[in-house]
Formats: sequence, structure tokens, C-alpha cells
Amino acid sequence: MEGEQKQFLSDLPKDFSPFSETNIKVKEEDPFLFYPLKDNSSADADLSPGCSYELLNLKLSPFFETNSEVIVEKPFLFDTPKVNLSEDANSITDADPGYASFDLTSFFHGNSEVKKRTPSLLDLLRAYLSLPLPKSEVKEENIFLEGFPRDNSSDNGDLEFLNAETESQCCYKGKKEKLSFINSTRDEASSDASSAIKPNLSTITNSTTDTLTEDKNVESEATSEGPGVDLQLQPASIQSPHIGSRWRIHWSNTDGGVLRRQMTDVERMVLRPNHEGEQCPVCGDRVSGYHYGLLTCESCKGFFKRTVQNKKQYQCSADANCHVDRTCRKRCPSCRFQKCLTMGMKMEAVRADRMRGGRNKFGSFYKRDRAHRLQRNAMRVTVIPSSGVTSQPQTFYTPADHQVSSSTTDQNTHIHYYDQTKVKTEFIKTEYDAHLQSPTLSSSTNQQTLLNTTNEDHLIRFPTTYPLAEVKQEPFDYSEHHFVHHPLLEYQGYTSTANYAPMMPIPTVTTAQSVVTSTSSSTTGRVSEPTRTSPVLPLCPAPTEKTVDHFYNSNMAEMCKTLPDDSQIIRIFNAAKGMKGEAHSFAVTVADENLKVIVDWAKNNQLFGKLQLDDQMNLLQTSWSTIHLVDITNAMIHGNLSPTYKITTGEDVSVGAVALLGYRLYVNTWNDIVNRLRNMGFTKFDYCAFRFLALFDQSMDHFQAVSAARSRVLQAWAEVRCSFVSGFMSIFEEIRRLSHDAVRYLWSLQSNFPELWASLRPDTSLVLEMIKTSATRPTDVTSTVPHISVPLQQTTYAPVVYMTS
DNA sequence: CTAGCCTTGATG
DNA sequence: CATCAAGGCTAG
Repeated sequence: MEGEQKQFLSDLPKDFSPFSETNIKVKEEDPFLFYPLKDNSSADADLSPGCSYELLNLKLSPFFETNSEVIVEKPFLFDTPKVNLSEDANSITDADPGYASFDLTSFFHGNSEVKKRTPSLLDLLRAYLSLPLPKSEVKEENIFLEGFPRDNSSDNGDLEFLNAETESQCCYKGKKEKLSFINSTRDEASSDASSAIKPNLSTITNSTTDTLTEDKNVESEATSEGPGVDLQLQPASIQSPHIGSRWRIHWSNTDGGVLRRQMTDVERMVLRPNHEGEQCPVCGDRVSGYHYGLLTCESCKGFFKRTVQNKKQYQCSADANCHVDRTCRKRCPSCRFQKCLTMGMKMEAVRADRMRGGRNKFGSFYKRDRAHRLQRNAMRVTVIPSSGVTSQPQTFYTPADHQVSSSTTDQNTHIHYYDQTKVKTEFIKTEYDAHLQSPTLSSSTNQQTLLNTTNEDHLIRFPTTYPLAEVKQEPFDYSEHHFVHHPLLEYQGYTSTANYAPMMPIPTVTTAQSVVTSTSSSTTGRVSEPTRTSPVLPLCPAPTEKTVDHFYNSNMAEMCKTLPDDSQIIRIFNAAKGMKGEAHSFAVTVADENLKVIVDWAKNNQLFGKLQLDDQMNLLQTSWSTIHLVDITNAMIHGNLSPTYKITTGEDVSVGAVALLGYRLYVNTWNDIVNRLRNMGFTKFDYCAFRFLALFDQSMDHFQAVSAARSRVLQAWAEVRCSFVSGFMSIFEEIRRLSHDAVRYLWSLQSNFPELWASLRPDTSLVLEMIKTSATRPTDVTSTVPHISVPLQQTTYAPVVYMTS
């Protein structure tokens, strides 16, 4: 080490460490710490060998403060040349939890002061989130996978996962190396982590040392074992490559490597490429790309091409309304072609000169369509104003949803297209068809216009930066209801056995409207005549063997595995009821405890983990209360909680009061929700969906990962629940709103009942700190917290008008 | 005829 | 140079 280490340690007193001193002198212009990132090779910096470093501004550290004013705008990352680090284990020391730091004391010759400071609870949460997943005792299933040497350029290498539960197929990129993966499930990690709220030198030093000495040629995503905050871990039963499981990669060369494993369903939610998983609007088969103006499968592409090129004319032997799907698409080419056209495939895109390659004139429209899709994805859950029962559908369900807008008359191309009129078709051109094919009337544009007029648009344009900001935006007047609309469910219509009224505009019976009709018992909704099968609300097929099988293989089942154990919430209630304090205190204790469970659940979620730390914090601050309420609601529905809990004051506190953080006004409303859900047959799947939807809160949809996750959750859920989803969704929205009300209520105590607030020990409650932080942010909820004169019973809140069916 | 895979070549 | 929608090829 001596020769190689050069200056960075050489001219320092051996016992000098920034972290063993209370005050450290730092150069004023250089109040930074260098934190090593994951091992990485090559580069020519000069700090510690073979590592990547992040230059961290001490001012941003929750654990240190400095009087320097220097601010780093962006994280500064760099690498150093590789050297065997194991001999140098002694020079490793620790810093903040979540970072294992090399002792870079040479950088602290300065005149700024660096002091330790006491981190807030949120700081600790942050640090906890930034920790690698808690390492645990290994179930040493040796699994042989094959990997590939790390390609420095591909940061996404570890997002490419492969196959299989325990045995995996191989995928090579670069030269082949046999890698051995040890799958370690997490379980007991909390025991040695429990005490380590503060940075703990020895723990980190030891563990890091162990890592380095034991695993000389091991690279691990997660070898740096941090001490962890005292957030309880749940036992997890994770057997296969899976969210939450930990992997250690051993390989025989020292080039580094990237794990490839099977993508889990949930991971697939955000990671899967664009059209994977999309269904061909003609036959429902897997989409392979844009073909002739539409995202279709390979077979419909070929079919369309052959038909147009060979000027085929088909005749339907039935009534020209045959059902077309993957299994029967060969049966009636006439109806298949008709459906191709109806859905928006363009004959003009078939080249008359048969020239290969290149791009056609639709290129830019494909691009635009992609953008629209992206946007639509981001707005998967579309809020539709429904004040009064509208007589006009808010959106039209049109095949145009699948087609690319075509507004071109551009003939400036050497590619000659078939003129639509040259191929005689048997189709009667209806107004609708004309609209579809019209070069001037873009139906996508139409759709866009409609979307632009709905009030979800601000969600995209004005991303919610602060947690609970969304709460602020929510009108207090609950009489103005918002309903939720899922294009996804519309999409299902395409694969259902629904009949397509040919060439007829089909007014949308959106799920939003179905919400209206199912919850308001309104009969004025414009549900189409009963004879027509709605493409929007497909009938659930009777559960055949196949569907049952599919059910268990669905995303939903996979996602359910990540849910906390049912007993968790019971345990929390039982533990909390013995604590000193009145009802609010009981509720806050329960919330605090459950928050730990929630944090761990979120932290172990792959998608959540992909978010930036700040975004994770924001998301948690926004969604914890809804998740909490969902948890208690679920437990209540299934009779896991007793209706009331006797606390130390002798008072009987209803579960509802606890669930609503002490806000008793809406306990009956909540009880009603519990009953309704129970009657609707609320299952584990529904609970799972609720919990994920709560985590990936709608107000955070401006993060693509969040909106994508929501979409997938909805899709998976819809596969299980079909059209019932809409009914559940409206109740979910009620829960979400209630949870936000509860948070606002709790925060209102701070100003209206300071003694009560103080008795809740806001300095030790993460829940209260979260609420406080959210509320005291500049543009936040504070100003909108209504004056609440009397806690528990009275409020100036506008009463929520909950619909009952 | 079907449908999966392959080749091509303008586009960015 | 990668991308990706065109057309082409061919077993079944």
C-alpha cells in the first residue's frame, strides 16, 4: 500500500481522523468529504485506489456542519486507479450511516470548522433510505448464473435481468465468465443494527473490513453493510431473485461484473421496454412495433401488408362483424382487415414501389404518438370532473387511441404509397371512418385536446415538489367530486370478447362513468343501450382453468408477496396500547411503528429504490398516511383488530380514531368504508393494490417511475378484478382523502392545541416530524390548514359528502 | 396463407 | 453509428 497510496494518507498523523474529533479544521474552500461509491475500475484520480468517489458537501450532511459557505451544485464523482485494497483495511473509517468512508483526513487542513451535529429524525430516515438493503444471514443457495464483465459505459447493465428462479439462463455481453451468485435473504439484520442510530465507527469499520478481506475478488452491490437506523425489519420469505433479496456476486476474474437475473414482475413495471406487454389492437397479440401507422403485432403487420400489396378482397361469410383475436384471427381475413383499418392501420404506408428500409412519412407521427403515449401513461389515472351528470362523455373511446395521428399530405418523398382509393375495399365509409383516415383531422389531436381540458393537466405541468402540496391543491369543498378514469381498463376492451360496432363511434362508458353509475345510482348516465357490449367494461370471463392459472401468475400475486405480514399491525396495536398517553398519543405511536414497516416495505421495493433519495423522501411523506390508513382498513375488514382498544388512561379508543390519527369526526365515515369494502369482498389483492397505489401516490405521477408503477399496478389489478376495479378505486380515493384530512387534523393540533401536540412528543416521532416538515415548508399546507377550534369532535372542515350506493 | 425472423436503408 | 419501420424470405 505504501508505495501506491501516495499523498493522500502519507503526510497525516496516524491517529487523525475527521470522525474521531469533535471539531475538524477544514479548508474554507474545501468543506468536502470524499465518499467512496461502489468499487469501480480505472481512472486517474489520486485519492484511494480503485474506487469511485463522491465529493460530498459537508453542509449537506445531516451529521456534520461547517461554517463554510461553499456549495456544490452537483454531486461530483470520480474514480481512482485500482489497487488491492484489502491490505489497507485499517484506513477505512466511517462517516454518516449509509456511507462507508475512507479516511481522507489529509483534506482537512483548513480553517473551517466541521462539527458533528445531531441529525433530525428525517435525516435519519434519509440516511436509512440511502443505506444498502440490510444484509442478512445468508441462505447460501449457490446459484450459478453467468454474467458478463462490467462494461464501464453501461450503467444500466444491472437492469438487464434474465430468466429463472434459481437456475438462470445465460446472457453474455463481452467475454464469458462463470459467476456464482449467493442469494441472501434478509431477515435478522435488525438485531445488530438496532442500536446504531448514530454513526458507529467500529461497526462500519469492521464490516467493511470483513468485506474487503473476505471477499477479495468479490464485487457486491450490497456488501457495504451499514448499521441502519432503528427501523424494524420484517421477516421476509424470499426465495428467489426477487425484490428485497440480496445478491453477492463472485467471479473468477477481477474485471468486475454485473448481475443479471430475472426481472420480477414489479421490476418489469417500470423497466420493460416500450411496447413490451402492449397488445395488438387488432388481435391482442404482442406488439412488435409500429406498423403502418399503428402499434401492432408481427402477424397483423404481415397480414396487412399482404392484403394491400396483393390487392386482396375478402368476403366475410357471416355478418361482417366477426370477433378477431389471436386465436381466431385466421378465420375471417375480411373482418381482420376491416379491424386493421378501423383501428387505424394505413394503407398508404404500404409502399407501392416496395422499396425496403428507410423511414416513411409517418416517422414524425410515430414519434409524436410515442410522446402522447408517454403523456397518457403519465396520466393513467385521469381525473374527470363530474359535477352533475354530464350528458356528454368526457372522452371518446376511439380506435384512434391506438393510431398515430395523420395530418400529413406531404408527398415530398420518393417513396410512393398506395393511394387508398386504388385498393377497392368493401367498407362503407362512415363519418367516423372518414374522421379516422382524414389527413386533416387528427383524432390523436382530438384526444389531446380533450385531455388538455381536463384538470389533471396541472399535475403534469406543475409537479408537486413538496409532500402534501397535493393536499393543498385539493379543494376543501368535497362536494366537488373527482373520479378516476383508467385508460388501461378501456384498453382491456380490445382483448375482451366485446363486439365492435363497426364504423361507429363508441361513446366512452369510461370507468369514471361507471363510478358514477355505480356509486351515485344515477340513472341519467349515458350508458349505451343494454344490447351493446361495452368495449370498456369487458365481462369478466368465468374463471376457467386458464384464468385461474393466470391469476396466480399475475403481477398481483407477485406483489402480494412483498406485503407485510398480517400480524404486524395487530402487534403494533397491542404494543402501543400499553404506552403512556391519551388517544392521540396512542394513534401517533401506532402510526410511528407502522411507518417503520412502511419504510422498509418501500425501501425494499425495487421501483421505489430507483427514485432519487429526495424523491423517495417526498413520496414517503406524501403517501405514508394513506398506506397507514389502508393497512388498518385492511386489518379491520378482515377482523384482525378489535373494535376498540383500552389504553392506559382507561379510555376505550376505537380503531377508527387510531386510523385517523385521532380525528374522530370521520370515524363513522371510515367505518362505513370498512363495511362497504367488506361487502365488496375486499381481498388481499385489493389490499395489495391499495397499498401500492398509496405508495405511488397520484400526486407524484410526474415521476415517470411513479406513474409507470401506478399503471402496472392498475393493470395487474384489473386483470384480477376486471371492471370492479373502478368501484374499489373510488373508495380508495375516499381513503386517500381521509388520510390527508387526518394528517391536516393532526397538524392543526400544533397551533390550536399546543399542549396536546407537545404531549405527543414531536421530537421523537417521525410521523410528527414528517407532518411538521411538510407543513412548514414555504409553499405548503400550513396556510391551508383550517382553524380547528375543538379537537376530536368539532371541526370547520367542510363535511365530506361521501357517496353511498 | 401465416407468422416469425431477417435484411435494408433513411433518419437522428 | 444505432434505431426501427419498411419489405423479404420461408418453415409449417
